[in-house]
Amino acid sequence: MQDSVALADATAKRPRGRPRKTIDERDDGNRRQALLAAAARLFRQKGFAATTTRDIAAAAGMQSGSPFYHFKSKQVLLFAVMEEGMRAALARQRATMQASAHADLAPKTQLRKLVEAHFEVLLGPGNDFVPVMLYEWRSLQPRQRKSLALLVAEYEGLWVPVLTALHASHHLRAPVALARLLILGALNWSVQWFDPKKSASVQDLSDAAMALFLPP
Amino acid sequence: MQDSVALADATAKRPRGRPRKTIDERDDGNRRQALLAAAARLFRQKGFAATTTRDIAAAAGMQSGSPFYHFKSKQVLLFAVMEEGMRAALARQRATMQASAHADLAPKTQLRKLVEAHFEVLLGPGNDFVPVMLYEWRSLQPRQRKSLALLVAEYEGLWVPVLTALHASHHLRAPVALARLLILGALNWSVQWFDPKKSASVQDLSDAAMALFLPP
DNA sequence: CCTACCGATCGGTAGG
DNA sequence: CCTACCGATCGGTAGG
Repeated sequence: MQDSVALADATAKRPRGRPRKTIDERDDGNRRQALLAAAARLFRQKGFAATTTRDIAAAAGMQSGSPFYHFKSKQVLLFAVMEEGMRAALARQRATMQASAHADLAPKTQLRKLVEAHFEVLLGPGNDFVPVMLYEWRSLQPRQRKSLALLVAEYEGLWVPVLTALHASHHLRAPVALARLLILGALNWSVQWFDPKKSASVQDLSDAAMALFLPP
Repeated sequence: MQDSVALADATAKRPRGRPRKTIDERDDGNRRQALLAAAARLFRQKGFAATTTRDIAAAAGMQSGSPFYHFKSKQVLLFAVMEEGMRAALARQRATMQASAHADLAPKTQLRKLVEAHFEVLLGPGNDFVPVMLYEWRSLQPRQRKSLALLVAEYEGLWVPVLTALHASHHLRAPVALARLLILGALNWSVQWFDPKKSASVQDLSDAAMALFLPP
């Protein structure tokens, strides 16, 4: 019975039949993650409706029916992509803010950190998850939208204290609520035109954004 | 071309496409325009791929096969929607700039006019054509994309002299090319969150944008 | 512009 | 996770 440790060939062991909740987490997560990554890339490139589950399966090296072993529907897969993107973005931005607080950075510098991290989340290599969320919001079902909106509100909430401080010190003249929407819009739009093969780097973009939004 | 200033009604004169068809232009343009408007609304609301030609036909009060009497394919209909949107936007913005030049307005005021007109084009009632272009660019065929890119470049070109002047006078600190992308991004993103039923008006948005981008 | 229709594709499932 | 398959839908067309 010591063969419960038999992990030499992890691919050999595969829970037959019942899709219970207690599946080999390591292996299943592997394939599931491959599907998520493939879906994110394709959803971003062609859009949700124009991407077939067959496309996604093929990109993950599976047969056409297999994605449905991991996700109940295409719709659920879309949601999973977005949720994964938002959780990662949120974790990253929280870490950024904590570091800022520890270093006691000025609000201006804090904003710079937020902007930089935001650009990274949007434009970094393989970061297709958040862009999918930005451009497929309308493809969600109302219930999914409501659920994700909580994460989005949390993410945007991280910007508010910084913007409020900058507004109080007259560095930011627009009302905070509209400033937040306009600033995030300026950044989010970059996924439409940013080309990593061309010159501008995330640093350049952050410089330009800061110069645009804040006086010297 | 000076009479094209009367652009509020872009539906009037229509020298489009193949001049071989000698159908009653007025009536044909009528139905064709109904299809364009319905398609614009649905493409914006649900996306190109998720909208069926049957949806569009029904919204225009037609039977399922009838759109193909006016447009060779769904793809061509998409292009027609975007082209119509860009031509109207371009005409409007050109008129704005001519008025600015006549009144000898300061660059700052000129930018304000551009921003205002841009918001109107995006957020005005029934203005679904340009938003479709902004969010369905990836649904175009390469050839269509190339053709529309000319109009887009022309539109964005109108902003350059104004931004360059503001940069020269140190009112705009970011490099002009990036500033243009970031500013238009901030404005374009408004189609995602703007709600005409809520408080902020196009005037409020324009005020906030100007306050954000330019020092007092 | 309508009626009637077709071929292809797609999301999803049964059963192993 | 694969094989084999189904029902529904969709873009588009022929002919009037």
